[in-house]
Amino acid sequence: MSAAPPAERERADARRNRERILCATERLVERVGINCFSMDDVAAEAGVGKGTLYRRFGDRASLLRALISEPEQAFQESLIRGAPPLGPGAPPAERLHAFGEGVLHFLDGHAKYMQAAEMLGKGARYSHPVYAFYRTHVGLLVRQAVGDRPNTEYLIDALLGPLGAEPFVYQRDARGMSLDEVCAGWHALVDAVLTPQP
Amino acid sequence: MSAAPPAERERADARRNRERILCATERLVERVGINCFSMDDVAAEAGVGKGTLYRRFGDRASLLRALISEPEQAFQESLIRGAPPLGPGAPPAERLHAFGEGVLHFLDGHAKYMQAAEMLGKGARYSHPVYAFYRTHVGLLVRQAVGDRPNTEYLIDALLGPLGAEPFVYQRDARGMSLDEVCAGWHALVDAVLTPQP
DNA sequence: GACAAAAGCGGACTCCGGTCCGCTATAGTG
DNA sequence: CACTATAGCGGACCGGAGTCCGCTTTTGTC
Repeated sequence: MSAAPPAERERADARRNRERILCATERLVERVGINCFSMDDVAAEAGVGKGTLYRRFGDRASLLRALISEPEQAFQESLIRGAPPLGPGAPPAERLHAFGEGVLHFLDGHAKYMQAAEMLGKGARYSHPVYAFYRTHVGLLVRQAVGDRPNTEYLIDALLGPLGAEPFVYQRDARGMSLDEVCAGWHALVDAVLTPQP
Repeated sequence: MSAAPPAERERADARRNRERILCATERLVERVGINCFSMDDVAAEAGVGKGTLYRRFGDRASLLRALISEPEQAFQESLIRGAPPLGPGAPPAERLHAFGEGVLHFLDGHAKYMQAAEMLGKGARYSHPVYAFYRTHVGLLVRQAVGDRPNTEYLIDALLGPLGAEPFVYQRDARGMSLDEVCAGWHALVDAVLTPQP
C-alpha cells in the first residue's frame, strides 16, 4: 500500500494519511463492494476529514485508480523494458498480440476498479494519459509490422476499443465469454487488421 | 416534439406535461448547453414538479435520449425496411459499410445527446436495447457476407466499438478527424474484418 | 352528473460528490 | 529551542440527482 508517487518530499502526516486512506478504501471495497460506499465512508473509515481525502485524490475515480496504480505501472514498464514478447525483441506483430493479451489479463484481475474508474467522470478513458500511452505503443507496433497505410490512426483506436474495461466486462459478464475466448477474439482482430487488403 | 410512445392510452394531462418537458429540455439545451442545467431547471422551465419529470423519464440519461428517439427510430426503421444499401436488397458487405456510415452520420448530427446519454448511468451503452439491435443486425450481415467463422461474436463487438458516441467524439473533437476520415476508417475496418485470413 | 378507482402530480426530502476556508501540524532557519 | 512560512487538515457547506408520499385530476361507470 503505497501506490502514489511522493513526487517531491512528502510531509510525514501527509504520508500517514495517504496510506490510511488507501487501506481504508481497500477494506471497504472488500467489505461492501466497489459501488456501495460513499466518500464520507472512506474518510470515516480512514479517520481523516473529507477535505484531506479530496486534497490527495481529486475525486472518486482517481481514488479507485490509485488502488491499482502499482500493477498498472508495472505493466507499462514491462511493455517498454520487459522481456519479449511483451517487451522489445520480438517481432512487432507478436508484440501486438502479446500486448492485448496482457491488457486483457490485467483487466480480468482488476476489472472492478478499471470499470468503476472509467465510468466515473466524463470521457475518462480517452483523456487519461494511459490511453495516450497505449495508443502510441500500438501505433508504433502496427507501423513496424505493416508500414504506414491509410487509416492507420483509425485502426489503432479500433484495436484499442475492445481493450477497455467496459467492453471487456460486457463480454465476460454479460456475454459469458471466458478470458481465453476474449483473447482468441483479440488475436483474430489483430490478424484481420494486419492482413494486407487484396 | 412527441418522441415518446404513448404505449397504451395516455391521460390528457400526462401528454401535455410530457410535451412541455421535452420542449423545455430542448430549449435549455439550446440556451445553456447540454451539461449546464439541472433537472430542477427542466422542471421549472416546463412548469411541472420534479416528481412528474422523473415519473415520465426515469433519469437524466433517458430524458436526453428521448429527445432523439424519433430520428433514432427512423434510422432503425430504414435498416429493416428502407431502400438499399441501408435496407435489404444490397449485398451484405455493402449493407455493412452503409450501416456504419449511417451510424456515423447520425452521431455527427446528434453527438451531444448521444454522448451525454451514454456517459450517464453505468454501462449504458451495452445494456441499452439499441446495442442489442445493432449487434443482431451486424451479426446477420457479417455471417451473410463471410459465413460463420470462429470469433465472429467478438468481431461484431469490435466493429461496433468505434460506432459509439464516446469514441466518435474523441476522434472528431480530440483528434480533429473529419466525418469523412472517420467513415474511411470504418470502411477500412470492415474490409479488414471481412477479408479472409491467409 | 355523481362517484370511485387509479393515473398522475409536485415538492419536500435524502444522500452524495465535491468545494471552501479558517485552523493546525510540520519542517526548515537562526 | 523559538519562530515562521506553508503544506496539510477537517468538517461545514453547497448544488444536484433521484425518491417518497399525500394530494389532485382524469376517466370510466351507472
